[in-house]
Amino acid sequence: MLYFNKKTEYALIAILHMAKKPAEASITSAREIAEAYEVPYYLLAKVLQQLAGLGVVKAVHGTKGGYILAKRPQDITLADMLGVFEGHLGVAECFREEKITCRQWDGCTIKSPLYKLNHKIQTMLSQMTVEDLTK
Amino acid sequence: MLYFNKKTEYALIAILHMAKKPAEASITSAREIAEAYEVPYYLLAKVLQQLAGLGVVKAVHGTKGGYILAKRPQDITLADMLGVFEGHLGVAECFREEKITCRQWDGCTIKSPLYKLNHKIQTMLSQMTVEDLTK
DNA sequence: CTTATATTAGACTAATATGGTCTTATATAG
DNA sequence: CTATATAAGACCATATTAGTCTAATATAAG
Repeated sequence: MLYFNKKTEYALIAILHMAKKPAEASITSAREIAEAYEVPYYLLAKVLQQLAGLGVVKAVHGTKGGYILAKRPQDITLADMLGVFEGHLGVAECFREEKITCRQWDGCTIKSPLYKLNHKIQTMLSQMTVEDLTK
Repeated sequence: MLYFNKKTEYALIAILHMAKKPAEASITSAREIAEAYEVPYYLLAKVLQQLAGLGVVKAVHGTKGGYILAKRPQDITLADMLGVFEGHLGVAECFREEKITCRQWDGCTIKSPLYKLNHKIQTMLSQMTVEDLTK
């Protein structure tokens, strides 16, 4: 629990890599990143596709193609990233899923107090940006 | 990610249940809790065993046996609970495991910034007690 | 002493999530 | 036309999590 999965990590690594490049060399292929950090290529490709879908990077098709950062690092929050790669956030199922299957729901005594903790963590994650990670 | 597993939830439910009882009725069997909250009995039994091992509850063997809270709710932190039921805490493998197998370790760019986030979450969890959950 | 009922400890299975791979299709620079 | 890039989705291996069961031990009470 309380850990980022590999996709999230690879996404952060990729974005940081792109953010560091000078503007004139800004196009970056999945292969370049995969080799630089020993990230499994196919998996990274998936991650970048998802980032493209989110509008965080822009894809450039074809030979010499790759990706370009489409948002400024200070506009990408950790909460955004986690929201894509980890599914809905929330310390318990009842804060994540629309349809609740939890057998404890009715008489649950921890739902409400944990909601506060959950909110605190959420706030922390939505205030932390990729730019913060570079400092 | 960022969610408590079922064992942790069941542990919190169990402790809260015991904390609410008047002192003279303080002994509580695993079965009583399992039935009150529809928690799978065998799994809850395991959880209570672990709590006993941690010294949070004291086991009373035999007929009419059960468990008694051995620590005050204000002395049991969420970090304690998570430490038992979720293994080592940490948003990334490199904050959890002794032996690092991560391929990115050497050139990793996210290790250090995530360490700070990790520390913040840890602090939050070690400051929140079971007593806080009852309020 | 016997019995009923409780915890203890461990093996075990089932279900789910995660990490990783591969294939086919499409786009485009040269 | 060809080489090389992303796009999309199927697919598999493994690890983790949730849940179950059995045998052993402890003990209150008849």
